[in-house]
Amino acid sequence: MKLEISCTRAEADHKQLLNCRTTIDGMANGFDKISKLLSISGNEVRLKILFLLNMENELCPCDLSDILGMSVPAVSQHIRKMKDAGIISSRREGQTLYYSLNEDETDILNSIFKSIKLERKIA
Amino acid sequence: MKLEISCTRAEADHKQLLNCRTTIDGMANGFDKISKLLSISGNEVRLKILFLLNMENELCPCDLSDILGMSVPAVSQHIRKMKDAGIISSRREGQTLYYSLNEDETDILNSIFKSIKLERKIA
DNA sequence: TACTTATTTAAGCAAATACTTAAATATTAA
DNA sequence: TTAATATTTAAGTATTTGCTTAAATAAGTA
Repeated sequence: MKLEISCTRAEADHKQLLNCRTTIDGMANGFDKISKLLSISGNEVRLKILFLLNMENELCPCDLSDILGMSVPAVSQHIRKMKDAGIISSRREGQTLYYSLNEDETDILNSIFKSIKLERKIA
Repeated sequence: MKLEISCTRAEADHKQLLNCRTTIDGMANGFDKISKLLSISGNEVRLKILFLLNMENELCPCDLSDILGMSVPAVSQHIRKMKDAGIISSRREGQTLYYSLNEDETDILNSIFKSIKLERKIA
C-alpha cells in the first residue's frame, strides 16, 4: 500500500484525507491501547468476569467457574489475558487468589457496565 | 459443567454465588449485545474507521483505504461486519457509497472516542 | 455498446481464539 | 512427608479472524 492519496473520485477532498491521516497517526497510542482493552472486553465470558468483579469487588477463579458454569482452566486462561493486559490484579489468601479490577481503565468499563444494565431495562 | 454450586472453599459464600449467577443470567441480552459491539470495535482498523466516521460524518471505502493505507477489499470487509452489526449505514451517490455511524449505539462509542483522545494528551 | 471506476464478494490461507484434558505449582492440613 | 485443594500452565484442536488475489456487481462515460 502506497502513501500517496490515491482516491480518484472527482469529489475526493485530498486535504480532508491528509488531515484524517495525520489525526489518526497522531493518535496511534490511543488506538493501540483502547483497541486492546476493547478486544479483551469484547469476549462475552471476559465481559461477564469484569462485570462480576465490578459488582462483587473480588472473586476467585473457582467462584467464577461456578457462576459462569465453565471449567476452571478456561476461566483461568481468560483471567491471565486480563491480568497481562493490566486490567485486573490478584491478592493471595492461603491457596486462594482473589482477583479485582484495577482502578485505571474504569472510565470506559463503567460506561460499558452502564450500557449492559440499560439493555436489561429496555429488553 | 454442572449447575450446582461446587466451590468448596470454606469461605465460599454460596448465596453470593447463586445471586451472581441469577444476575448474570438475567442480563444475558445485554452481555450478548454489548460484547458483540465491543468485539467489533476491538479491532484497531475498525476502531479507526468508527472514529473517522464520527469525525468526518461520512466517508467512502476508497477514502478509508487511502487514509488507513490498506487495500479496498480489506476495508470493505471490515465495513461489512459493522454494517451487519447495525453500527453503520450507507448512502449511495452515483458509484460511491458513503458510510456513516448509526445514532443508536453512540453512548458507548462516544465514551470510547473520548478515551482515545484523552490517551493522546496523556502520552 | 464497450470501457472505466467504485465497490463488494468469493476463495484461500496464516495466525489468533477459546476451549479441552493432562500435568505442573503452590499452599495448607494430616 | 504425604495428601488434598486451588490454581496455573502446557499441549492439542476446531473455529474464527483478517488479510490477499481474483472475480463479480453496479453505475457512469465515451
